[in-house]
Amino acid sequence: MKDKNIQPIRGMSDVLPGQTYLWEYLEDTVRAWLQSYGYLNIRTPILEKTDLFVRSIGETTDIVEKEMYTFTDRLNGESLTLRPEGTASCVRAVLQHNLLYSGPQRLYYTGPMFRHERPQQGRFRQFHQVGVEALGYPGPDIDAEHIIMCERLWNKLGLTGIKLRMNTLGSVDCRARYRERLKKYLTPFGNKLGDSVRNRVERNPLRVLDSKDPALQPIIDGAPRLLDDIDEASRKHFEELQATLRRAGIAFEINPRLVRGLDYYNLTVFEWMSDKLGAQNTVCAGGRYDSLVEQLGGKPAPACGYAMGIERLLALLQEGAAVAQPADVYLVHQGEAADKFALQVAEKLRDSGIRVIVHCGGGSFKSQMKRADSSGARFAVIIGDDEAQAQQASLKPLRESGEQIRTGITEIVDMLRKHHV
RNA sequence: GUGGACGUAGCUCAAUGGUAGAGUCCCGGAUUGUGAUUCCGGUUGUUGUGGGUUCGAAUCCCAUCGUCCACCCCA
Repeated sequence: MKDKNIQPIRGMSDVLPGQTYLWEYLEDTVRAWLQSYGYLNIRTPILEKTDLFVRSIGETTDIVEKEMYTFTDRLNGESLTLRPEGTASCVRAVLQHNLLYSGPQRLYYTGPMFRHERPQQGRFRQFHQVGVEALGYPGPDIDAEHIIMCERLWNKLGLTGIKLRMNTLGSVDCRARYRERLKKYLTPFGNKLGDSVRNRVERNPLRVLDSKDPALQPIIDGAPRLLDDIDEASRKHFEELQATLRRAGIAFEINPRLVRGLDYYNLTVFEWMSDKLGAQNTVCAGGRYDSLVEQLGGKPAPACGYAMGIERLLALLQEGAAVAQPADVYLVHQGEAADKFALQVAEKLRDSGIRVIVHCGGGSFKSQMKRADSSGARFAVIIGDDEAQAQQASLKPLRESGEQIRTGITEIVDMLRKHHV
């Protein structure tokens, strides 16, 4: 059964009803939270021209070098890629439709992303992100807004143990200068570094800084620090951000080695990490990308944003953070007249906002009652021929004590209302 | 991409190289129109797949697919 049937693709999983209520809870909470900060939803295609990601994320990043689902469109030979992240598409769409013409934009998106990595805890080939982007805002005030709003979300969701780490990469020029300096420093260590690391020194030296390889630690510790040689404007930006966060009572740690995996970042970068997730412990990360808009062909515009991993947030939700919402009423019916009447009753109950499952498929009262019970509904409404004859129904509580009562339909609606259904 | 652990009923798991089992779930019944508890009865498998060793393989070997965890990397 497992081999003969078609299996899902490795690292891509079905989310079943036993889990989806948690997803829906999270999605609802997140949407309300985003709206409370005035962010507007944007939806872009999942598939884009490969070049969009290569140009925005960076040719020498792991994502572009080995993790993208890229294929050729058979019909016209174009190279297409399933989006590995959302920022590039979002910026592309903003440029396409000149959204910045009418001023800065606060946007968000949610949906699946795709990276061809080996799956493990907290890492999937299809995973889901909520992304938040603010375009056209230059100052550290928006950086601070992003971080403060994250903290609010963790509180709303009841998540604990999530810590903030920040760094600044300086301006684009500053970052480029530092890159060369770092390269100069690292190159002499060539032999000590493995091939892969040496390659990285050549192509993307900043990535060496956040390596976990213990052998590299002494070398990394001795490396020049970007923070020590940052231009005045960048320093001021970072300091203002810190001051705002302190006023908001948000704890953070500055980690000079924090470098993000995507090339487009500059100035502020940050990362929220959990202590409960195993090796993949980043639940949310982002920063500023002031050059990306121009890089993708737009008029220069500052921007910053971040993304969080839905699966990782779900893994942190406390047991019982949300409960599945069963129907209020399971409607049991038997007999020709009862079957017809039951449908009318069900619609009437729904008119009053009551959630009703109508039993389908016939069967004895006993078997129908079993279904009623296992559906989780709080009440059974029972209609046999006797009730149908009298245009009545019987209401039986399934989760609490109380007698079964036979009465008219409007009375049943009233009684259900009294029970806060 | 590299490494380690693991694949037995829908689910959770047993079974020294000797007939593949339990719990749960599901279905039916316990005075004919009433659930979850209790009691009785019943169904459930190409032991992931393909080879090999053996008189005999769920068990040992090889390959393959998949899952999990870690490396790497990241949300």
